Amino acid sequence: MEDVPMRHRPQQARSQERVDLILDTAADLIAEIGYEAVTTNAIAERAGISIGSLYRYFPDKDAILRGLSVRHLEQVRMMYDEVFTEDLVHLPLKMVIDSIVDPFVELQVACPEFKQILLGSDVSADIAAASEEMDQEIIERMTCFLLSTAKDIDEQRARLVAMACKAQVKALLSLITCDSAPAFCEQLTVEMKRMLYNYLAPIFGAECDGAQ
Amino acid sequence: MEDVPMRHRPQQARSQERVDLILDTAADLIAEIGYEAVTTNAIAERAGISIGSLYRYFPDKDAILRGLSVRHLEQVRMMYDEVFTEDLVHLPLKMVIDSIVDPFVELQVACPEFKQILLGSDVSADIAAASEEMDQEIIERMTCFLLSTAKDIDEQRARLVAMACKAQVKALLSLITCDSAPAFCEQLTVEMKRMLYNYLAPIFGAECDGAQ
DNA sequence: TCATTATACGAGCAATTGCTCGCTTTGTCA
DNA sequence: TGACAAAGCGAGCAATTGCTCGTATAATGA
Repeated sequence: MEDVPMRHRPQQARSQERVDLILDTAADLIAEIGYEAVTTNAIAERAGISIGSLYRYFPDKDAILRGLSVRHLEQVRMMYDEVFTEDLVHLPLKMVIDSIVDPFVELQVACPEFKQILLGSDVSADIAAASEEMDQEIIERMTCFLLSTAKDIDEQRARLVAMACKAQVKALLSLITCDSAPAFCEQLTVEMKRMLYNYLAPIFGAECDGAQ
Repeated sequence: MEDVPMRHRPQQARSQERVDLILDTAADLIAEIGYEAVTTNAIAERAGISIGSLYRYFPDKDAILRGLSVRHLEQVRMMYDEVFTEDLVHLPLKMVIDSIVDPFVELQVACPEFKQILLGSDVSADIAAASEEMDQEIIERMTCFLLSTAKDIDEQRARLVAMACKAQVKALLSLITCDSAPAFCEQLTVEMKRMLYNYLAPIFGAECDGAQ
C-alpha cells in the first residue's frame, strides 16, 4: 500500500471532487451492504456519474477499496501519533486506557464501512495486507508501551498482551453498529475499559477494581 | 433455521453419503477462500460430482450454507448442554472459565470454516439469523449463569457482561487460524482466560490475580 | 425379466459483473 | 475565437455466476 493508483491524475478541480465523491459513495455503500455486494455500477449510479467516469480514475474495483484503505490508514496513523505520545508513559493506567480507547470508538462511529472491510473474509490480498499493516502497527505501539511501562515483562509476553487487547477492543467495537443507541454504545465502552483495566492492572503492578 | 431444505430427500444410502460429501467439501472450500468466493461449480468439481447432482439435493447455493449451519448449530447446542450443567454454579470461577472456554477452542480448531461464515459480512439473511441465534443462545446461558451466581447484579448488566465475554472469546478465537502453531494457540488461550478471570472476579466477589 | 423410480450427468441459459471504447461535452489557453 | 486536451458518457462486451432440463445410468421390486 504505497499510494492510490489512478489512470488519470485529476488535473481539474472538479476531477478531484469526483474522486472524493466516488470514495465517499463507495464508503456508504460498503457500510450498508459490504464490499463484495457492492458493484461498480451501483457506486457510479448512486454517485450520479457514469460508469465510464468512474473507470477514468480507478483502474479496477479493488483500486477504489485501496483508495479507501489509504485514506483510512492515514487517519489511523494520525490518531496513533496523537495517542502514543511520550506523556502516555507517566499517566495512570485508567487514563492510559481512556486515551487509547476513546479515539478508537470515535473512529468506529465515524467510519462504519471499515467494520465491513476489515472483518470481511473475501477482500483482496492488497486490502488484507493493509489491514494486517494497521493491526501490526497498533500491536507494535502497544508492545513498546508495555515494555517501557510494565514491570517484569519480556517482549514475547508484551506482544501477546498487546494482541489480546487489540482483539478485545476490535471485537467490542464491532458490536457498535450504525443504528445502535448511544447509551448502549456508552455502556459497552465502559465494560471494554473495565475489562482492559482489570487485565492490565496486575501487569502494571496496580490493584484491580475489587469493587467491580 | 428449522431444518435442512432439500428438493429430494435422499432415499438410497449413497445419496446421504453424497449430501455429506457436498457439505464437507463446501466446508473445506469455505475455510480456504470464504463463502462468497466459493462457487457451486467449484464445490461439485472438487467433490467429484456433477453440478446437476449437487442441485438435486440443494435448491440453491444458500441451502448448502444453511445445511452447514444446521450441522454446526447442532454441535454448538450439544456443547452448550454439556457445558452449562447445574454443577457449574458450584465450581470456582477459574474452573468455570476453563469449562466454558476449552470446548470453544476445540470447536474453533475443528470447524475453521465457521470463522469465515460467522465473521463474513456478505452472508445471506438466513445465515445471519442462524449466527444471531447462536450468539443469543450463549449470551442467554451466560446471563442466567451470572444472575444465579454473581452478587449484586441486575439483568441488564448481566446481559452486558455476557455480551462482552462472548465478544472477547470470539475475537481471541478468531486469531487462531488453520496454520497457527499449537504453542501460540495455547498461550492465547491462557491470556483469554486470564482476561476473563480478572474481568469476572470482582463481579463474583473473588480476588483478582494480583500476581499477574 | 422388465417397468418404474431414484440417481447422475453436463451442455448451456439467463442474469450479473467488472470493465472497454468510441463518441460527446466541457474546460483551457493562445 | 478556435484548437487541443481533459473530462464525461453509456451501450455493450467478455467472463463468470447460479442454476435448469433433457438425457443417461443404476438400483429396486414384482
